[in-house]
Amino acid sequence: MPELPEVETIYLGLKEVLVEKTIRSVWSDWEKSFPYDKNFIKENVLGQKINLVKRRGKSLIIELSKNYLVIHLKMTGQLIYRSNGYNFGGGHPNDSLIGKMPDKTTHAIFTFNDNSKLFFNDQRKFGWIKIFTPDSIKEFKFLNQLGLEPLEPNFTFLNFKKSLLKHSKARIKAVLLDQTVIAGIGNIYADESLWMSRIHPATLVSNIDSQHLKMLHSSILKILRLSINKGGSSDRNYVNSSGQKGSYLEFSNVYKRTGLKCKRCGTAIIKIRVASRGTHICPNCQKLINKKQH
DNA sequence: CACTTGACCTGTCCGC
DNA sequence: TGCGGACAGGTCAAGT
Repeated sequence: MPELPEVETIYLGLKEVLVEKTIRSVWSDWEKSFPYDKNFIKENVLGQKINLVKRRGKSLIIELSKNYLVIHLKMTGQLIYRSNGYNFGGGHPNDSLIGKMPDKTTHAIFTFNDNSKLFFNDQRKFGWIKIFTPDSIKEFKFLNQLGLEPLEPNFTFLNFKKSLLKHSKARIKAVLLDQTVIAGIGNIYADESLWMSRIHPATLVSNIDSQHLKMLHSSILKILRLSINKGGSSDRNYVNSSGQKGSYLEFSNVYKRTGLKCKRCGTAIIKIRVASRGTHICPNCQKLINKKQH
């Protein structure tokens, strides 16, 4: 769902509209989405200006004049921005998926000094927006433990290999999904990059030769960049900060293509379970290598 | 240590 | 038509 390309797309949209705005009021109806405590919010959020918007892995970080907001959309979270003058509650002709804002999945609303609004929607209520001070954010374990950032210059093949080999006894798909190894890959892009590099997702890391590791590294980059160019994947309800869907899934090779032909060899794509996740593979292109251990 | 399961939630789909 | 259950998949905590 929102994985790196989707969060990157939201980030690119939000940074254009949020920076320099001041938070005038907030509303929430679900404590786990955004804290209720009025005094706490008044002291730590209201009246603060947005200095910077950043992305780290699948998280968004909003730097306020004093504090920080860290946002995780989990599976069904949305962040939708509406400028002043938008017909709140009345829908919008350019929306490809959502219309009325707020809708029944809206659990937090930020109103800015110019009357524009940011809506945090989350059908399944797994996502969250947390407030940190400059001190407390340094102790936020989740952020601290995130691994390599695929779009940063230090995502080199050598660093990639080094990080993976720390988990050489684990299955490659589980390692790709481990945010402390590489930050930002979820179920869609794990399946897609393993197909592109012809690696079976259940292969133990130690059984992948250097050539395939190299292909995996470049496949991850290619696929993440392609998806960002397509505005991400709208599997269920992902939309960008303007409420529009992404089109990557029109170009996907295995994800959600069970029963369809592999674009390389024509074999039917199958869905299996690896690392207790639904996993899509081409059974012909992605053969499980099972080296004898001795 | 790797790995699984359950929890957090709601909407959709499938079989009866 | 509706009802129960499986499933969707990001992360954490607890158990094997």
